[in-house]
Amino acid sequence: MALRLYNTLSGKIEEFHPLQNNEVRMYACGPTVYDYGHIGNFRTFVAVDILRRFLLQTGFRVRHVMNITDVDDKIIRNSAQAGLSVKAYTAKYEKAFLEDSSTLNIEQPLLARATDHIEEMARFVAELEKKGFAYRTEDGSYYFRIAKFPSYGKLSKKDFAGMEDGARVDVDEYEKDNARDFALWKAPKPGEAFWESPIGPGRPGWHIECSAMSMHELGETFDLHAGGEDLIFPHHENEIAQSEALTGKPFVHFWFHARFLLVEGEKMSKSAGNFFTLRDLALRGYKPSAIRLLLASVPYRHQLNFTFDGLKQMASNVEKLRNFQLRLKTGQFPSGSADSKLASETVERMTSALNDDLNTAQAQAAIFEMVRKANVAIDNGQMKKDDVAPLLAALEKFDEIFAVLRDDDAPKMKAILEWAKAEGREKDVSQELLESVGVQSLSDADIEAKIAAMEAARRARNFQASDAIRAELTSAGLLVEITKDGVRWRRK
RNA sequence: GGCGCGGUACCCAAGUGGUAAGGGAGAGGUCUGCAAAACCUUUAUACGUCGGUUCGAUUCCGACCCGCGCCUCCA
Repeated sequence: MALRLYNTLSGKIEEFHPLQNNEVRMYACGPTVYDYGHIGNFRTFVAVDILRRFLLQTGFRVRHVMNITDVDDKIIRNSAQAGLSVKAYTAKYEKAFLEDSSTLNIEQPLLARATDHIEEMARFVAELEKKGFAYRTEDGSYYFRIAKFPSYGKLSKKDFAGMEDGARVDVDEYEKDNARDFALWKAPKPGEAFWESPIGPGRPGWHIECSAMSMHELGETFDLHAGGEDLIFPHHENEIAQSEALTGKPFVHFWFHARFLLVEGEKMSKSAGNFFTLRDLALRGYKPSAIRLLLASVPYRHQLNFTFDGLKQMASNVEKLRNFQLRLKTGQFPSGSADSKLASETVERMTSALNDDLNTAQAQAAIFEMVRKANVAIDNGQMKKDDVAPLLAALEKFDEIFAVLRDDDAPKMKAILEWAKAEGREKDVSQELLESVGVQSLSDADIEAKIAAMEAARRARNFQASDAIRAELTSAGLLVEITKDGVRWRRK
């Protein structure tokens, strides 16, 4: 069965096949590094990560490039205000973005920084001018002439045929031939940062960087281009226009767009007070694994309502999966096999759910059903030794996509705690975060020693002593379970 | 105004032309020295409202109400 994906360009779900051999060449619009990434940004990046991971799991090789926009109007403005160079200003937020991505177990694509490719962008613009698709204005800026590109609007399904010229001309863009013409290259205004180039001093327009860098890394026509839904217009529409004007070839086969999320049922905005960065949530004590699972739990084309209640639910889900994995790994089971089909059927269900336009909700339903059935088998003594490995493998298969099983929340939260201290944000640190991090102060050896003491007390039927040790470990953030196979523990 | 998406139980959320996945939460129970974990039972005569097509619609069509997105370099 092949992967079926919604393609914004055709407006339909289509079978996805790479253009060349077995390699998928994909480009994802990355962050503009002028501030910390918020939870909406990361919904998109997690969606792309899931796509990437599933393509890999399916057996494709993936060449995945993502841009870092480290020059734009906002950056120039903010860095000037901060009294920093553009480079120094963006470096901080680029680093934060990469850290946050890794906190969410987002696999890192090949990165392409806009400021490392200024030369190519200038050449791109010069070439467009030569072909008559671009014109220079008096101040030295360059614009794309959309009247020369008849299929303009094909991605966003907009009809510009009857568009009035100059209907809404911005004050500082009075030189454009048509209000819809967009900037390819911006001449510097006094005091602004700029780059020297063959087409004169200035800085690239926003859209040109993605066209120039994606074609540079992936070729003139490649498989898939991803981003948030807001980028459909104008950003991706403009990329298509520039790129296809330059090459005369189709730019991208599949356009993949992730839907925006809501926060507590409302559009996220700073003024509504529901604007959260990833770090804000961590400071409140929410674990990265729960955040990732929530972001991944609703299929990417659906609006996701991001709530704190949902976050708590997802934390329970993560616990349930990790508990189950631990139960399988530590349990003693009689030899033989009782049920050879549960694991394989689950894998099949997950795969076909993901093949169906990445239906992550159904994939999760499949794994939870497996967990319940297997738990029943364990409870009833029906679980056999040979059934364990396939079930663990099915969990791993799930985790190759969702990446929430590994118990690595505590060190990540510790890093965020340290960041908060360095940034003077101690007042935002919650009790929950401190507790999560507190587990770190106990080494495995410490814990094992305490567990041993607890077991000894239990054998002596000194329950008061054993309960005291257990209470201590529990309050340090451990899950401690007494089972017939002995005491089992893990960090929560 | 133009184009597009969605409204499913207490909450989150799949899905189908023939009568509703999964998770969380609540209640009761099993197990247990007590816990924890796990499991069982239970919680939508019903899928925004009103019409239509159909033997039959939550699923198709139309209207309306509500939420959301793009049309302004916000993922």
